[in-house]
Amino acid sequence: MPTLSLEPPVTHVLASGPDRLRSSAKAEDLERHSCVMFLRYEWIEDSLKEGKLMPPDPYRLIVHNTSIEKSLTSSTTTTATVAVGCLQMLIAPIAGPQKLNHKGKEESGALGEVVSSMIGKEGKQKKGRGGESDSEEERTKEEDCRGDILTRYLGTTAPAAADALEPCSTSLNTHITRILWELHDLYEGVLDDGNRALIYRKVASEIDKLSYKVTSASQLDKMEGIGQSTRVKIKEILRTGKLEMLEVLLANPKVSVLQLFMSVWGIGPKTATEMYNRGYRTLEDLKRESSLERMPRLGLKYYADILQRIPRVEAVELEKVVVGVAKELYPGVLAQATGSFRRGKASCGDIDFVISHPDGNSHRGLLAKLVARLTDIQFISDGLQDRSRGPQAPGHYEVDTYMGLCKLQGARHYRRIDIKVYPIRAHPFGLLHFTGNDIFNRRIRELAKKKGYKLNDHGLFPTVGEGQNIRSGTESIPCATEREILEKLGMPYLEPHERNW
DNA sequence: AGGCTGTACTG
DNA sequence: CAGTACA
DNA sequence: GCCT
Repeated sequence: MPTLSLEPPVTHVLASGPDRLRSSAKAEDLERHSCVMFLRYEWIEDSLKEGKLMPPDPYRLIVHNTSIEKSLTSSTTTTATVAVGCLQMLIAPIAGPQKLNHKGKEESGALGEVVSSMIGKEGKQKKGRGGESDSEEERTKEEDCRGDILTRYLGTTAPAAADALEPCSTSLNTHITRILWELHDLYEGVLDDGNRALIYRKVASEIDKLSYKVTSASQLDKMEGIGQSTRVKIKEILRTGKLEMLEVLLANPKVSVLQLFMSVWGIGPKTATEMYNRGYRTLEDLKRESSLERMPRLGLKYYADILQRIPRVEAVELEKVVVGVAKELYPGVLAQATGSFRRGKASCGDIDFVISHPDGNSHRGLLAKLVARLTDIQFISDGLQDRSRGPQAPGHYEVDTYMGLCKLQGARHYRRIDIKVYPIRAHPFGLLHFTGNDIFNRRIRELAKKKGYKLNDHGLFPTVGEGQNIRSGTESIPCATEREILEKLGMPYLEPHERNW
């Protein structure tokens, strides 16, 4: 992998978020011992805007895991003073957008994103789910597609250089995991196989955690979740430093286009492929397509903003606005930001709110009023859901959802915001669900299933009946807190920051 | 061979 | 229903 | 692609 020199004349390393730096003992040392500062990219934006170098402390990225919030809000530290006369951005080689997508919604924040946005390329941000196959014709079976792609592209054309961006990882094994993470991204995206993506995610993250450098595949023998196929790939990586299959995939221009399209909010593998087949190749092309629905339209309209991560300091302000307005309208309301924000991340892809009211009644119609008020004060700009039919009361759950865009007064970027309103009995379940992360959720749901329950964001439902008639009861086991839910599952309580699985 | 978490909204 | 999204 |  490309090694990044942090020697002079490099003085500043800019990133959109610290998550890639977060296993950060080593990064902290780096900052202490070399004359390099790790800063949020807003530092340079502000510096350019002001025409002078801004003080670095409010923009610092190096934080201690145990005191993320404190570190980020503190502006009084005066640690390293560096030579700032020569502003040298650290720009790693970028071969194309597909090289930048090492980031999930919240695992992200690597340099690539920033660098790409600053040099005017289209950075990539992964979205939830996968991609369509890269095959020329549509197939009816996904299996066929994948098999086809893999055999068709394996060892055919010459690969392009695959210098992935992994500059600030503290992992000793990025020579391996860089490639596994790319496979994860591809399977979650273009290759449209979330289950396989999950395998690569798990293996990559396990290997990244190792405290030694892997030089032989046999060192991974006792690691769970590595099977024949992955082992063979790792051997090839160790032998040649690359993976032919990946090189070939990444060299395919269609892959890049599909990934670009899927980086738009509301465009998944099917739509991306459809647009590709219609001959579109750029985002500008897409804007001309009239058939696109509301979500991708807004995704395109706010494309650049949505790609930007939300620094924690800003998320704090966003939370103040929503919680403040909610309390103003409904005294006693329970309202808080959840998602990666609640898990203590130093930057978030979007901001999620879970709201309820202890009086057991006020949740009805709350969301409509709240959204109306937030729109009035010009906080909410666009709704990604059609609320014209008024608040829905889906089934007997009475959960109400809003997804949209918002902006702080005077802020630089529009931000993705989700608001969910629950009846009070479901509130702890909603909180648990929307705090995540997704892996954690899947694990506890799996556990619930094994114990004869179904867990979702409305409740914990005993499974009743047998054989063909197996189904879930309609009455949830009551739980007043997240702790109670986990206890019912036989799990110890985990603080939100301990749910970053 | 079949599971892999579970749900809501849109058109 | 298929597609996309949310954690 | 791994696990059962």
